[in-house]
Amino acid sequence: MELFLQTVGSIYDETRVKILKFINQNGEVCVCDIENSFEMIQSRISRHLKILKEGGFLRVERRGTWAYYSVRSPLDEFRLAVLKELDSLDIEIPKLNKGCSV
Amino acid sequence: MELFLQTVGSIYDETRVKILKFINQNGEVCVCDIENSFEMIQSRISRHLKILKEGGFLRVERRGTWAYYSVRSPLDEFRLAVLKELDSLDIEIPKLNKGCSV
DNA sequence: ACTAAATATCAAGATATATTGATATAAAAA
DNA sequence: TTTTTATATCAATATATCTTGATATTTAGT
Repeated sequence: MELFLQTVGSIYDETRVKILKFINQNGEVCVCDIENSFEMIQSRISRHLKILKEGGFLRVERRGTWAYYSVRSPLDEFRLAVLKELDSLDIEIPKLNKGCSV
Repeated sequence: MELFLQTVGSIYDETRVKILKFINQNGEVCVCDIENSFEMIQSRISRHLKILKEGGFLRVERRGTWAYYSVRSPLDEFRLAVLKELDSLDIEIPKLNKGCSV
């Protein structure tokens, strides 16, 4: 139950829905890319990414100073259904706008 | 987006998850049955049923003084996936305990 | 019309979650 | 070792949601 609620809670937020759809569409991105694409402050992005990761949707890989987030794989049936639903929704997500200075 | 969040929000609560699973297992039940099975006060049950209905999972049919809730049909793919996931979860739900005085 | 039963709604307080700005951590470069 | 860049975490405030108890509504029976 607790895990289910954590999963569901992770997608019960407009910002997170957009971020998840964004990453699902663009593939692996680093935090500053998201920060730049969404024009949100870094702490806010970081928090939401953590929640999506703990919700089982995302994984991180650190390379150097950067943290690269991508959709976890393989995904179970339920989370796949969520992504499929998100894909079908008419949600405006920003264009990928690379943001890191290197 | 708004509709999606409403759907997701409706299952982002332990009580509602249990009620939804309960109705999905037992079929059509009236409010007082739920009230009696869950041993919760009526206003609380009523509120959660409303949220699940507005989340697109349940429908009501009034017959006399009674309100009978059941899983809406047909359900779209996403909500079906939710029910399937709930079904697979090891969640304790109470036994059906008929509660109306008639 | 009056009463009773079933259900829905409302108001108030309690709890959880989101946002922001500040600070901490961690890795790379100078 | 100091500085810089990227990211994470924390504290405070704002906002949303849940629970309860009281009240309103609806229908049936007398």
